[in-house]
Amino acid sequence: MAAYNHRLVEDKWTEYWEKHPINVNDGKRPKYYCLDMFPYPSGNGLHVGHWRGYVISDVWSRYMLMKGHYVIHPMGWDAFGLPAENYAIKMKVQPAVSTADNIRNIKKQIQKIASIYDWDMELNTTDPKFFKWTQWIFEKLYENGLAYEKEMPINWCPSCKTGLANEEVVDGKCERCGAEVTKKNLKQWMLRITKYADRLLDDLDTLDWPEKVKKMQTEWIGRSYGAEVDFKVDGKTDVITVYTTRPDTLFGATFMVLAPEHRLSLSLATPDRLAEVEKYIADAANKSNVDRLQGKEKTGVFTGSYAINPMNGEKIPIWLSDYVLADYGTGAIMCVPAHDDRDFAFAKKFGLPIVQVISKDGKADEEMEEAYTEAAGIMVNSGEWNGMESAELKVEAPHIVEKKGFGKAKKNFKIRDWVFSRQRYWGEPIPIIHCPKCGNVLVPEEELPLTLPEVDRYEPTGTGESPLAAIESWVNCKCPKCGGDARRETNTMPQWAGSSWYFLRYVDVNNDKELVNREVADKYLPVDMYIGGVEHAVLHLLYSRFWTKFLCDIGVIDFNEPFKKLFNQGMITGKNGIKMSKSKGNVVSPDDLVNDYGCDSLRLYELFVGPPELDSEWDERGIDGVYRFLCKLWNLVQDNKDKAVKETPELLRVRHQLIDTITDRLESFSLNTVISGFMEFNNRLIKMKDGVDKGTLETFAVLIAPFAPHIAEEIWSELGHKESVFKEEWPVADKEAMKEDTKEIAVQINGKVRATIQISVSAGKDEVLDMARESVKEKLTGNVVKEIYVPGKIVSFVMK
RNA sequence: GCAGGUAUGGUGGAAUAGGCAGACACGAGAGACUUAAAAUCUCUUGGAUUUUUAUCCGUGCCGGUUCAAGUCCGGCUACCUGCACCA
Repeated sequence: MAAYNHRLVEDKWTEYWEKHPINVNDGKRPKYYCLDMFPYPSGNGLHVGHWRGYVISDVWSRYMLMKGHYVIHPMGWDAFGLPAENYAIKMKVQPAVSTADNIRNIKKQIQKIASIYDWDMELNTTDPKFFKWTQWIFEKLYENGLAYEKEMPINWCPSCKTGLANEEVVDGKCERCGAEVTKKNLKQWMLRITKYADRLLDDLDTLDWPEKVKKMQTEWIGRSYGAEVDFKVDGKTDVITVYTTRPDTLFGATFMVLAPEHRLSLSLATPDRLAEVEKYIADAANKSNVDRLQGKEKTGVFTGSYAINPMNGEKIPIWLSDYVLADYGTGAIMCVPAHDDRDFAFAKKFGLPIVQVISKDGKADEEMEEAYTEAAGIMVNSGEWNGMESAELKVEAPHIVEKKGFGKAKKNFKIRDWVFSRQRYWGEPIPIIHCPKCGNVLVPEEELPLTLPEVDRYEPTGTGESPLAAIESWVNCKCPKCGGDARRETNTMPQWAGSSWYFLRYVDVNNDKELVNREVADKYLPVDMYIGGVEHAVLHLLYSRFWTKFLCDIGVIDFNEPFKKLFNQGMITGKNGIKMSKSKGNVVSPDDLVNDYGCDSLRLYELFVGPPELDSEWDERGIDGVYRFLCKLWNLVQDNKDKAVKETPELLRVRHQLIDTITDRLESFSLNTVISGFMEFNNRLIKMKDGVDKGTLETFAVLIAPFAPHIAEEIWSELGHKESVFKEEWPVADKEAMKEDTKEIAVQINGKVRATIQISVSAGKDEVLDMARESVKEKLTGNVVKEIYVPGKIVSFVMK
């Protein structure tokens, strides 16, 4: 008997599948779109962690295939952007060259996974045929008033030398390189994602996504309801509008704080306070984001001016402090120290009055130790509102304020518009022409794609200008409107542009007339299952949802959510949970493992290593276990294939239990226990004294096919089949055939197991209790006060 | 600070819906085969006491509900992730 030779078997079936594709669109099967988050083609190649997500999505795709679907399972390359460009700079080559090289290498590595990718659909975001449509979408956004130019202080990474979106700043640092982000005043292209904030939030409810991701997006969008309230400045005509979510606490507003950047902050300073105020404003401007966030101790300065509390007419001092954000709400707040922790800390530090307006029992406390921040209690010290329920008042107050004429109900969002310009070379050029006469003019659609010029120097300049600005021959052009001299926009799009819509393109990848044909889109989109890491929870996944909604609004597609179901696989880490990286020297390459153990073994081990949604440490030795399992399975088939073993009720029972177990665990995405299930049943079958029948072996081959496709095909063909095992339908367990005649149950006395008994499944309660009593009769010495029988589970005696 | 997650043998991890904790695998130990080793096969493998038999303890910690708790409830601790002055 020949031992299992994975190289021979795997080579054979790789070749077979090339000639006989198993996933073909016959136009009859319903579609199922299972998508991987496409990789950026890094120069480092794949490690075993990258394999995991791809294996999971391929298992799921093959399962869907066997369940009768035509599976759309494409792969492509997210090749624009900083990582690709930084790599090119390091290697001192053109990004176009290094990117093409990297794609070639990574594609080879990915093909070793043996996924059923349809390479006819392959796409690449840096391909002009692709990014023509990325630019086209920008033009549509512009035409619809959703892309606009604005000069403002934006997040600037001094190391990457480019502006960043809010979403790309993590803990005040650049998401890419970790450098501390500063502010820089730049004229930027912005996308009005805030206009979609409500829909982006509300539609989360319709998605089958991990709660964690929905929650992260919810918090990122950060909707709150409250009111804008006008405060007159005492002795002046100025009015300061504040945003508050707690207008019910208006009577407790004892001072007011403006962001140092507020337009009135300097003019409010009285002559005696001017020098100090000027200094405070200047200092705040010089503080970096990180400094401003880390300063736990509140700082501030009194302007010398007062505002009038519109509810009670009292004069309250106006302060400046950098704990108030200039770009949220109105950049000014009313402060209710009794009911807000931050205001409380500020009031304590600067000796400002604290007036309680909500109390638990309707009586104000003598002195407050800390702010009472809950919105439940009885109003006190609040004039006409005294005695009201604060929770109810909180809802009413915006409308009361509105009626009284000094405010209005208002909702606010934390999300900011998307900073869309990058001062880098390796991205899609923004298709805008700046004409001195006509202003901003779009590059005419027929001139798209607007390609990048070939350049000698593409390093970032750091001046806030893209390297493209130095290419005079490219920058200088004619205005499409008036024909006069004009200049091209020299900023490029961020890395996220291409990935915000690529999933729409796979199904119509060669269309040069449209982004995607509407009929094709209606038939094959949207994505049914999207698999990738959780790191894109707010970035890519939010941007994609935004663009999908927009494209739906303008009629390109007919659905407004791109990904129905989302699965985030956990990371594979090195020892002690340390992220695999070249610099840590703990990267495990799949290539050697495939060579030594085979693709099937590595696929199984990627799943067996732990629950797919959790991070798992890679333990090199564990792969021996799955390899042994495959060898044992192989031997089982070799031992039995020519024996013509009779199909017994016992074998039939095992077979259907196997179908049931595997299907159940697969459906619930418990892929690690699917593998252990295979091992368990394999061990059971090996122990069958009279051998295993052909039908059971066939079932085993069919069930394991999505996981270990090569050996499954080989076994299937050894059992005498001419066609691929993937032509088989996924089997359904026969619940009747699965049933056991007898069952072992435990007998407990006072909660401790004292015996186990074999009962007939059909046995009645009295019969079982008799058997149970008999089995523990020596121990059942006391007074039995209670007898419990949970059918098919357990017998429990309570003895006194 | 706020929100979410996790905690089970030497290790990775199992355990529908409260019903025999430790499946499956790694590692370790013993044995068979072998001149020998590797591979393979068989057995053992949570801890303690015990000759056998058996008993007790055991799922981060403290308490509760229940005939019965890894699982439910209340209160903690540690680690991980996300957000972090958003008024």
